[in-house]
Amino acid sequence: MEFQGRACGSATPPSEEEMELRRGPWTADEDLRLMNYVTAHGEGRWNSLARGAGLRRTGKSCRLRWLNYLRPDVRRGNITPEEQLLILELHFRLGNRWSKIARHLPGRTDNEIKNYWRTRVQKHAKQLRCDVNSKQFRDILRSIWMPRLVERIREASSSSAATAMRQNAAAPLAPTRPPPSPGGYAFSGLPDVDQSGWGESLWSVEDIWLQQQQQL
DNA sequence: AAACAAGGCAACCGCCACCGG
DNA sequence: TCCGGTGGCGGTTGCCTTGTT
Repeated sequence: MEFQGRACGSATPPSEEEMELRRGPWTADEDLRLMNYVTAHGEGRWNSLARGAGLRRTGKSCRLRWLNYLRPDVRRGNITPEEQLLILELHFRLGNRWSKIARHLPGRTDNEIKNYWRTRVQKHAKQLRCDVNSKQFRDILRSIWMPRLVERIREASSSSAATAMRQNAAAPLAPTRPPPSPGGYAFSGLPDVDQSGWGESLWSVEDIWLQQQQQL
C-alpha cells in the first residue's frame, strides 16, 4: 500500500508531474540514492538535486530528509539531561526558535528539539494545567525541573567515574547500548525527565552509510 | 489475545526572506 | 521594480509503536 499523503486543499487536479511525486516514508533505496548524490555533488539546489538523483520527491522533501536523518553528523537516540537543560535554558531566552536552539546542540535537529518540546515539556504543562509559556510553568521549570536535571547530570558523572574505576579494576566487557535511565521524580505531578528508549528501525543510517562506503 | 488509547516522531504544509535574472 | 526559484523556519498532521484494559 502506497502512502497517499494528506488531503490536498486545492480544487484543481494535480498535474502529471505532481502525480508522479512520492510522499510519505522514505525507503532504504531512496535514502541510498540521496546519500550517494549529496556525497558526490554536495548539498543545495535541492529541486535539481532531486531530479539528478532520480528521486520522485520534492526538493524540500529531500532537504528535510538529509538534514533531519541522513546527514552523517546527526545524533540519534535519547536527549541527554545536559541537552534537556540546555534546551530549557535556550527556550527561556529564544522562545520557539527551534533552529537557533538546535545550533547550540551539535548533531541535534530543530525538528527533534521541537518534537521534544511538544511531546515532553508541553505535556507536563498540560498535566499541571498551566500554559507552557506562563510564568507559573516557567517558575516550575526553573525551581524544580532544572535543578533535578543538574542533580541528575552530577549523579551521572560521578557514577560513570565510579563505573570506570570498577571497569579498570575488573575489565569486564562494556555494554553495547547505554543503560536505561533511572526512575522518575519523587515529586508528584512532574514526570521523569526522559524515559524514552532507542528507536528501532528496519534499517539504520549506519547500515546505509556502510552500504554507501562499500559502493565507493 | 484483542481492542483501544496515548505517545513519539517523521514528514508535510504554508509562509516568508533572499537572490538572481 | 518585478517575478520566479529556492531555502529556511515554525506549525501541524497522521502513522507507527507501545502501553493499558
